[in-house]
Amino acid sequence: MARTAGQRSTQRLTNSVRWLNHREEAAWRAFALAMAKLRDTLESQLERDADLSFIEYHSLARLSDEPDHTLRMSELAAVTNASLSRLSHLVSRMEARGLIRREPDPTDGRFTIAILTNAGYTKLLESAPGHVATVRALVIDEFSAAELQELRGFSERMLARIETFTRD
Amino acid sequence: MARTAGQRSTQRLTNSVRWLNHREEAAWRAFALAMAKLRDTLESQLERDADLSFIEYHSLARLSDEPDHTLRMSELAAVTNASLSRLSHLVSRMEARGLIRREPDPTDGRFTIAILTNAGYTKLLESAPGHVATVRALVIDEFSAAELQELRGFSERMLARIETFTRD
DNA sequence: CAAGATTGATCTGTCAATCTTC
DNA sequence: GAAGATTGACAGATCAATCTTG
Repeated sequence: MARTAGQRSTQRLTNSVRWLNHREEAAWRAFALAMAKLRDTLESQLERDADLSFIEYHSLARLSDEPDHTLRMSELAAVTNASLSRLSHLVSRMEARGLIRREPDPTDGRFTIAILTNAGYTKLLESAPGHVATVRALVIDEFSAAELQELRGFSERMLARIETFTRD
Repeated sequence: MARTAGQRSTQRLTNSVRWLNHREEAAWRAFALAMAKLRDTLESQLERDADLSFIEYHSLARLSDEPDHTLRMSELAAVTNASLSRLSHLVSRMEARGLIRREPDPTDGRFTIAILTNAGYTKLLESAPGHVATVRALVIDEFSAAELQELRGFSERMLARIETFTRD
């Protein structure tokens, strides 16, 4: 359903906009900047030390979480927060590198199963220490246990709102 | 300077890795997911309602912060957290759309000045309400003033660590 | 025909030159 | 020659088909 310029789902019908006050704006800018730089820094560390992007690393990691090192493509897409199309291209490349392979699901041919290869598992084991050390250095080690629980709580509250927002 | 596979700047010399415990892992996963979804949601809202990417919106916004609606390319790159190369490509596209234009700095020809056009300013005024409403809906309105200050504090502490980490 | 998955075209970002001005 | 900026080639992501299986 097309939307004309004046009809924005997120805009009130009145023309009164609740702008951010100074404190809100400062908090938002700091948080937005931290998110961007955190992502960039984790990406560079993985790319430099392991020749993996963040999502490639997490594809290996999420597969390794499974007892049989296996997930359907659509499940892997869900847990890595990627579109199926993006994941399909990405797994094609990782398949060419021998890190993941694919097979049709024997129980239902509509599904494709992504399987962590031995080489892929080895790659994960090699790159995990450097990645975890970076996550510690940038985030975890900065905070007390209580603060980390707060950060988790904040994150979950935002996730709940994103869920609601995206549903509409 | 090339780095061999075994030498990772972020890995200790011992082979003891401080893995994340369950709480740390849960906090990190929630936070990482919230960051990814927040970014995706803000990107889609802007793309859908204003035909702007997050960084395109912020290029307009940061230029509009200046009294003369002007910044050097390198300054704009810094405040939008983009590489100069990325920004150069991006501004070329926005220039073609008439939202920004460029001129050599008359005081020193090595610099290029990016200038917000009237059309670019209008575009920003049109898209700001929807974007701000989304930031409110997803983040700001979820938290009390005190919690927002905490979130800001957390973000600034992470930024300080990122700064130190990236410096090395 | 619906859901899962893939594909190809297009767009954007990155990296490594290259160009320009001082 | 160094800093700012641009460029072009390539890698990766998105979007809209398309294909396949049940």
